[in-house]
Amino acid sequence: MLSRSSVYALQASLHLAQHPPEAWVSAASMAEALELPPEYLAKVLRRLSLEGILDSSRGARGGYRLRLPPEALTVERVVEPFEEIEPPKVCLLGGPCHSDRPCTAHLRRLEWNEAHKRILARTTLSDLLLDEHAPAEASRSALISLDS
Amino acid sequence: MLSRSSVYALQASLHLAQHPPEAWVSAASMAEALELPPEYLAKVLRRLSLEGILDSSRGARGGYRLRLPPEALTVERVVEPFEEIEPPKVCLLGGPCHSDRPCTAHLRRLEWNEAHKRILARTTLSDLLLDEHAPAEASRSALISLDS
DNA sequence: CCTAATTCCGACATACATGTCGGAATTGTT
DNA sequence: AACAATTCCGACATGTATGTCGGAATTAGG
Repeated sequence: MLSRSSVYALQASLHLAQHPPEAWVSAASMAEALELPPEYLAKVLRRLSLEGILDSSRGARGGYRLRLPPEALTVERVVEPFEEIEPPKVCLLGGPCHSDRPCTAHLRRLEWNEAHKRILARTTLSDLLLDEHAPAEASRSALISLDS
Repeated sequence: MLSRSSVYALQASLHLAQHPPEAWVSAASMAEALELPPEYLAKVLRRLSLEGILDSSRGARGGYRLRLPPEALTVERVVEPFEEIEPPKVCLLGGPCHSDRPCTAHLRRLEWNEAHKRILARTTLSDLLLDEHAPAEASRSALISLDS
Protein backbone atom coordinates (compact mmCIF):
# COMPACT_ATOMS: atom_id res chain seq x y z
CA MET A 1 0.00 0.00 0.00
CA LEU A 2 1.26 3.44 -0.90
CA SER A 3 1.82 5.92 1.91
CA ARG A 4 -0.43 8.93 2.12
CA SER A 5 2.44 11.21 1.11
CA SER A 6 2.91 9.12 -2.01
CA VAL A 7 -0.73 9.47 -2.93
CA TYR A 8 -0.58 13.23 -2.39
CA ALA A 9 2.50 13.37 -4.61
CA LEU A 10 0.67 11.43 -7.30
CA GLN A 11 -2.42 13.59 -7.09
CA ALA A 12 -0.36 16.76 -7.35
CA SER A 13 1.69 15.44 -10.26
CA LEU A 14 -1.42 14.39 -12.13
CA HIS A 15 -2.92 17.80 -11.47
CA LEU A 16 0.16 19.46 -12.93
CA ALA A 17 0.07 17.09 -15.89
CA GLN A 18 -3.33 18.51 -16.76
CA HIS A 19 -1.91 22.02 -17.07
CA PRO A 20 0.15 23.53 -19.89
CA PRO A 21 3.81 22.46 -19.59
CA GLU A 22 5.11 25.96 -18.90
CA ALA A 23 2.43 27.01 -16.43
CA TRP A 24 3.26 27.55 -12.77
CA VAL A 25 0.68 26.24 -10.33
CA SER A 26 0.80 27.30 -6.69
CA ALA A 27 0.69 24.86 -3.79
CA ALA A 28 -2.34 26.63 -2.37
CA SER A 29 -4.39 26.27 -5.54
CA MET A 30 -3.51 22.58 -5.79
CA ALA A 31 -4.53 21.97 -2.18
CA GLU A 32 -7.77 23.78 -2.91
CA ALA A 33 -8.51 21.81 -6.07
CA LEU A 34 -7.56 18.44 -4.60
CA GLU A 35 -8.99 19.14 -1.13
CA LEU A 36 -5.75 18.27 0.63
CA PRO A 37 -4.18 19.83 3.76
CA PRO A 38 -2.34 22.84 2.28
CA GLU A 39 0.66 22.93 4.61
CA TYR A 40 1.35 19.25 4.32
CA LEU A 41 0.97 19.25 0.56
CA ALA A 42 3.48 22.11 0.52
CA LYS A 43 5.98 19.85 2.23
CA VAL A 44 5.39 17.09 -0.28
CA LEU A 45 5.81 19.49 -3.19
CA ARG A 46 9.04 20.87 -1.79
CA ARG A 47 10.35 17.33 -1.53
CA LEU A 48 9.40 16.57 -5.13
CA SER A 49 11.17 19.75 -6.14
CA LEU A 50 14.35 18.75 -4.29
CA GLU A 51 14.22 15.36 -5.99
CA GLY A 52 14.23 17.06 -9.37
CA ILE A 53 10.75 15.85 -10.29
CA LEU A 54 9.21 19.31 -10.17
CA ASP A 55 10.53 22.74 -11.06
CA SER A 56 9.71 25.52 -8.64
CA SER A 57 9.50 29.27 -8.98
CA ARG A 58 9.47 31.51 -5.93
CA GLY A 59 7.67 34.79 -5.55
CA ALA A 60 4.43 36.12 -6.93
CA ARG A 61 2.98 34.17 -9.85
CA GLY A 62 5.35 31.35 -8.94
CA GLY A 63 4.51 27.78 -8.17
CA TYR A 64 5.41 24.33 -9.39
CA ARG A 65 5.38 22.49 -12.69
CA LEU A 66 6.57 19.15 -14.01
CA ARG A 67 10.18 18.99 -15.08
CA LEU A 68 9.40 16.23 -17.59
CA PRO A 69 6.35 15.62 -19.79
CA PRO A 70 3.76 13.21 -18.35
CA GLU A 71 4.73 10.51 -20.85
CA ALA A 72 8.25 10.49 -19.44
CA LEU A 73 7.37 10.50 -15.75
CA THR A 74 6.63 7.16 -14.11
CA VAL A 75 4.61 6.61 -11.00
CA GLU A 76 7.61 4.95 -9.42
CA ARG A 77 9.68 8.09 -9.83
CA VAL A 78 6.99 10.26 -8.23
CA VAL A 79 6.45 7.90 -5.35
CA GLU A 80 9.91 6.72 -4.50
CA PRO A 81 10.96 9.68 -2.29
CA PHE A 82 8.20 8.71 0.12
CA GLU A 83 8.59 4.94 0.12
CA GLU A 84 11.14 2.74 1.76
CA ILE A 85 13.66 1.75 -0.83
CA GLU A 86 15.77 -0.76 1.08
CA PRO A 87 14.91 -4.34 0.19
CA PRO A 88 14.29 -6.50 3.27
CA LYS A 89 17.58 -7.86 4.56
CA VAL A 90 16.56 -10.40 7.18
CA CYS A 91 15.20 -13.73 6.10
CA LEU A 92 11.65 -14.72 6.93
CA LEU A 93 12.98 -17.93 8.46
CA GLY A 94 15.25 -17.78 11.45
CA GLY A 95 18.11 -19.64 9.86
CA PRO A 96 21.32 -18.35 8.28
CA CYS A 97 20.23 -17.16 4.85
CA HIS A 98 22.45 -14.75 2.98
CA SER A 99 21.63 -12.66 -0.04
CA ASP A 100 23.96 -14.60 -2.31
CA ARG A 101 22.17 -17.85 -1.49
CA PRO A 102 18.65 -16.90 -0.52
CA CYS A 103 16.07 -19.41 0.61
CA THR A 104 12.73 -19.74 -1.14
CA ALA A 105 10.89 -17.57 1.36
CA HIS A 106 13.55 -14.91 0.99
CA LEU A 107 13.31 -15.04 -2.79
CA ARG A 108 9.56 -14.80 -2.89
CA ARG A 109 9.57 -11.79 -0.65
CA LEU A 110 12.00 -9.97 -2.89
CA GLU A 111 9.82 -10.92 -5.84
CA TRP A 112 6.74 -9.38 -4.24
CA ASN A 113 8.55 -6.10 -3.89
CA GLU A 114 9.97 -6.31 -7.39
CA ALA A 115 6.60 -7.07 -8.91
CA HIS A 116 5.02 -4.13 -7.21
CA LYS A 117 7.84 -1.81 -8.20
CA ARG A 118 7.66 -3.01 -11.78
CA ILE A 119 4.00 -2.17 -12.09
CA LEU A 120 4.69 1.35 -10.89
CA ALA A 121 7.78 1.67 -13.07
CA ARG A 122 5.78 0.78 -16.19
CA THR A 123 3.00 3.23 -15.59
CA THR A 124 3.49 6.84 -16.62
CA LEU A 125 1.39 9.81 -15.63
CA SER A 126 -0.07 9.99 -19.12
CA ASP A 127 -1.17 6.36 -18.78
CA LEU A 128 -3.26 7.43 -15.81
CA LEU A 129 -4.82 10.29 -17.74
CA LEU A 130 -6.17 8.25 -20.63
CA ASP A 131 -9.80 8.72 -21.52
CA GLU A 132 -12.16 7.42 -18.88
CA HIS A 133 -13.85 4.11 -19.54
CA ALA A 134 -10.78 3.02 -21.44
CA PRO A 135 -10.76 -0.58 -22.68
CA ALA A 136 -10.07 -3.09 -19.95
CA GLU A 137 -7.37 -4.63 -22.14
CA ALA A 138 -4.83 -2.13 -20.94
CA SER A 139 -4.84 -3.49 -17.44
CA ARG A 140 -4.47 -7.08 -18.55
CA SER A 141 -1.42 -6.36 -20.62
CA ALA A 142 0.13 -4.36 -17.84
CA LEU A 143 -0.18 -7.28 -15.47
CA ILE A 144 0.90 -9.93 -17.92
CA SER A 145 4.03 -8.05 -18.81
CA LEU A 146 5.17 -8.05 -15.23
CA ASP A 147 7.93 -10.59 -15.62
CA SER A 148 9.91 -9.20 -18.49
CA MET B 1 5.30 -2.94 1.46
CA LEU B 2 4.19 -5.18 4.29
CA SER B 3 4.01 -3.71 7.78
CA ARG B 4 6.43 -4.96 10.37
CA SER B 5 3.64 -6.71 12.25
CA SER B 6 2.79 -8.59 9.06
CA VAL B 7 6.35 -9.75 8.66
CA TYR B 8 6.47 -10.90 12.28
CA ALA B 9 3.23 -12.79 11.74
CA LEU B 10 4.71 -14.46 8.66
CA GLN B 11 7.91 -15.37 10.43
CA ALA B 12 6.03 -16.88 13.35
CA SER B 13 3.66 -18.80 11.09
CA LEU B 14 6.55 -20.19 9.06
CA HIS B 15 8.29 -21.16 12.28
CA LEU B 16 5.19 -23.03 13.42
CA ALA B 17 4.89 -24.66 10.01
CA GLN B 18 8.28 -26.25 10.62
CA HIS B 19 7.04 -27.97 13.76
CA PRO B 20 4.83 -31.07 14.08
CA PRO B 21 1.18 -30.14 13.56
CA GLU B 22 0.13 -30.97 17.13
CA ALA B 23 3.07 -29.36 18.90
CA TRP B 24 2.58 -26.25 21.04
CA VAL B 25 5.30 -23.61 20.68
CA SER B 26 5.54 -20.80 23.20
CA ALA B 27 5.75 -17.14 22.25
CA ALA B 28 9.00 -16.78 24.18
CA SER B 29 10.75 -19.58 22.32
CA MET B 30 9.63 -18.15 18.99
CA ALA B 31 10.91 -14.71 19.86
CA GLU B 32 14.18 -16.30 20.89
CA ALA B 33 14.55 -18.33 17.70
CA LEU B 34 13.54 -15.50 15.39
CA GLU B 35 15.28 -12.78 17.39
CA LEU B 36 12.17 -10.63 17.65
CA PRO B 37 10.96 -8.41 20.53
CA PRO B 38 9.18 -10.96 22.76
CA GLU B 39 6.40 -8.75 24.13
CA TYR B 40 5.47 -7.38 20.75
CA LEU B 41 5.53 -10.76 19.10
CA ALA B 42 3.20 -11.92 21.89
CA LYS B 43 0.73 -9.27 20.81
CA VAL B 44 0.93 -10.35 17.19
CA LEU B 45 0.40 -13.98 18.14
CA ARG B 46 -2.61 -13.18 20.27
CA ARG B 47 -4.09 -11.31 17.33
CA LEU B 48 -3.50 -14.27 15.01
CA SER B 49 -5.17 -16.47 17.58
CA LEU B 50 -8.21 -14.21 17.76
CA GLU B 51 -8.43 -14.26 13.97
CA GLY B 52 -8.64 -18.04 14.04
CA ILE B 53 -5.33 -18.52 12.26
CA LEU B 54 -3.59 -20.01 15.28
CA ASP B 55 -4.76 -22.23 18.09
CA SER B 56 -3.58 -21.31 21.56
CA SER B 57 -3.19 -23.28 24.77
CA ARG B 58 -2.80 -21.48 28.08
CA GLY B 59 -0.80 -22.64 31.06
CA ALA B 60 2.40 -24.63 31.37
CA ARG B 61 3.46 -26.51 28.24
CA GLY B 62 1.05 -24.36 26.31
CA GLY B 63 1.75 -22.14 23.34
CA TYR B 64 0.56 -21.70 19.79
CA ARG B 65 0.19 -23.87 16.72
CA LEU B 66 -1.30 -23.53 13.25
CA ARG B 67 -4.99 -24.22 12.97
CA LEU B 68 -4.59 -25.33 9.35
CA PRO B 69 -1.78 -27.20 7.58
CA PRO B 70 0.78 -24.99 5.80
CA GLU B 71 -0.55 -26.00 2.38
CA ALA B 72 -3.94 -24.54 3.29
CA LEU B 73 -2.73 -21.29 4.79
CA THR B 74 -2.06 -18.40 2.43
CA VAL B 75 0.19 -15.47 3.10
CA GLU B 76 -2.77 -13.17 2.56
CA ARG B 77 -4.66 -14.79 5.38
CA VAL B 78 -1.73 -14.44 7.79
CA VAL B 79 -1.08 -10.86 6.86
CA GLU B 80 -4.52 -9.40 6.47
CA PRO B 81 -5.23 -8.67 10.16
CA PHE B 82 -2.31 -6.22 10.09
CA GLU B 83 -2.92 -4.54 6.76
CA GLU B 84 -5.44 -1.95 5.77
CA ILE B 85 -8.28 -3.67 4.01
CA GLU B 86 -10.31 -0.74 2.74
CA PRO B 87 -9.70 -0.03 -0.93
CA PRO B 88 -8.92 3.65 -1.61
CA LYS B 89 -12.16 5.58 -2.03
CA VAL B 90 -11.05 8.98 -3.28
CA CYS B 91 -9.95 9.38 -6.85
CA LEU B 92 -6.40 10.36 -7.68
CA LEU B 93 -7.75 13.21 -9.78
CA GLY B 94 -9.74 15.96 -8.16
CA GLY B 95 -12.82 15.53 -10.28
CA PRO B 96 -16.07 13.73 -9.57
CA CYS B 97 -15.25 10.07 -10.03
CA HIS B 98 -17.50 7.46 -8.48
CA SER B 99 -16.86 3.81 -7.97
CA ASP B 100 -19.48 2.75 -10.49
CA ARG B 101 -17.78 4.77 -13.23
CA PRO B 102 -14.14 5.03 -12.21
CA CYS B 103 -11.60 6.99 -14.22
CA THR B 104 -8.45 5.36 -15.56
CA ALA B 105 -6.29 6.55 -12.70
CA HIS B 106 -8.82 5.21 -10.24
CA LEU B 107 -8.93 1.86 -12.02
CA ARG B 108 -5.21 1.46 -12.17
CA ARG B 109 -4.85 2.16 -8.51
CA LEU B 110 -7.36 -0.52 -7.63
CA GLU B 111 -5.51 -2.87 -9.96
CA TRP B 112 -2.23 -2.31 -8.14
CA ASN B 113 -3.83 -3.32 -4.88
CA GLU B 114 -5.55 -6.28 -6.48
CA ALA B 115 -2.38 -7.48 -8.13
CA HIS B 116 -0.49 -7.36 -4.86
CA LYS B 117 -3.26 -9.10 -2.97
CA ARG B 118 -3.46 -11.78 -5.63
CA ILE B 119 0.22 -12.62 -5.30
CA LEU B 120 -0.19 -13.06 -1.57
CA ALA B 121 -3.43 -15.00 -1.97
CA ARG B 122 -1.75 -17.51 -4.29
CA THR B 123 1.20 -18.21 -2.05
CA THR B 124 0.84 -20.68 0.79
CA LEU B 125 3.19 -21.19 3.69
CA SER B 126 4.35 -24.48 2.23
CA ASP B 127 5.26 -22.64 -0.99
CA LEU B 128 7.67 -20.57 1.07
CA LEU B 129 9.21 -23.64 2.67
CA LEU B 130 10.19 -25.42 -0.54
CA ASP B 131 13.73 -26.66 -0.80
CA GLU B 132 16.23 -23.84 -1.02
CA HIS B 133 17.73 -23.10 -4.41
CA ALA B 134 14.46 -24.14 -5.99
CA PRO B 135 14.23 -23.69 -9.77
CA ALA B 136 13.68 -20.09 -10.80
CA GLU B 137 10.73 -21.21 -12.92
CA ALA B 138 8.42 -21.07 -9.95
CA SER B 139 8.68 -17.33 -9.62
CA ARG B 140 8.02 -16.70 -13.30
CA SER B 141 4.85 -18.71 -13.28
CA ALA B 142 3.66 -17.04 -10.11
CA LEU B 143 3.98 -13.63 -11.68
CA ILE B 144 2.55 -14.57 -15.04
CA SER B 145 -0.55 -16.03 -13.46
CA LEU B 146 -1.38 -12.75 -11.81
CA ASP B 147 -4.26 -11.83 -14.02
CA SER B 148 -6.41 -14.91 -13.88
C1' DC C 1 -2.37 -28.19 46.74
C1' DC C 2 1.53 -25.62 45.18
C1' DT C 3 4.50 -23.94 41.76
C1' DA C 4 6.18 -22.78 37.34
C1' DA C 5 5.03 -21.80 32.71
C1' DT C 6 2.20 -19.83 29.82
C1' DT C 7 -1.60 -17.00 27.40
C1' DC C 8 -4.26 -13.05 28.14
C1' DC C 9 -5.12 -8.04 29.02
C1' DG C 10 -4.51 -3.23 29.60
C1' DA C 11 -1.53 0.64 30.54
C1' DC C 12 2.33 3.12 29.27
C1' DA C 13 6.66 4.58 26.31
C1' DT C 14 8.86 5.54 21.93
C1' DA C 15 9.38 6.33 16.89
C1' DC C 16 7.80 7.92 12.85
C1' DA C 17 4.23 9.61 9.58
C1' DT C 18 1.10 13.09 9.23
C1' DG C 19 -0.61 17.65 10.05
C1' DT C 20 -0.19 22.73 11.71
C1' DC C 21 2.02 27.03 12.54
C1' DG C 22 4.94 31.29 12.12
C1' DG C 23 8.15 33.45 9.78
C1' DA C 24 12.27 34.34 6.39
C1' DA C 25 13.62 34.76 1.56
C1' DT C 26 12.41 35.63 -3.12
C1' DT C 27 10.05 37.78 -7.01
C1' DG C 28 6.40 39.75 -10.02
C1' DT C 29 3.27 43.80 -9.92
C1' DT C 30 1.97 48.39 -8.91
C1' DA D 1 10.19 51.47 -3.40
C1' DA D 2 6.41 49.15 -1.49
C1' DC D 3 3.34 45.32 -1.62
C1' DA D 4 1.48 40.89 -2.24
C1' DA D 5 2.13 36.21 -3.54
C1' DT D 6 4.78 32.61 -3.28
C1' DT D 7 8.47 28.98 -2.11
C1' DC D 8 11.39 27.80 1.54
C1' DC D 9 12.57 26.36 6.35
C1' DG D 10 12.27 24.83 10.98
C1' DA D 11 9.57 24.15 15.09
C1' DC D 12 5.75 22.11 17.12
C1' DA D 13 1.24 19.09 17.59
C1' DT D 14 -1.16 14.89 16.79
C1' DG D 15 -1.98 10.07 15.53
C1' DT D 16 -0.76 5.51 14.70
C1' DA D 17 2.47 1.64 14.57
C1' DT D 18 5.75 -0.32 17.29
C1' DG D 19 7.77 -1.64 21.60
C1' DT D 20 7.79 -2.32 26.92
C1' DC D 21 5.94 -3.32 31.34
C1' DG D 22 3.29 -5.41 35.24
C1' DG D 23 0.05 -8.30 36.46
C1' DA D 24 -4.33 -11.51 36.20
C1' DA D 25 -6.09 -15.99 34.62
C1' DT D 26 -5.20 -20.60 33.32
C1' DT D 27 -3.08 -25.10 33.27
C1' DA D 28 0.47 -29.03 33.45
C1' DG D 29 3.44 -31.29 36.62
C1' DG D 30 5.27 -32.30 41.11
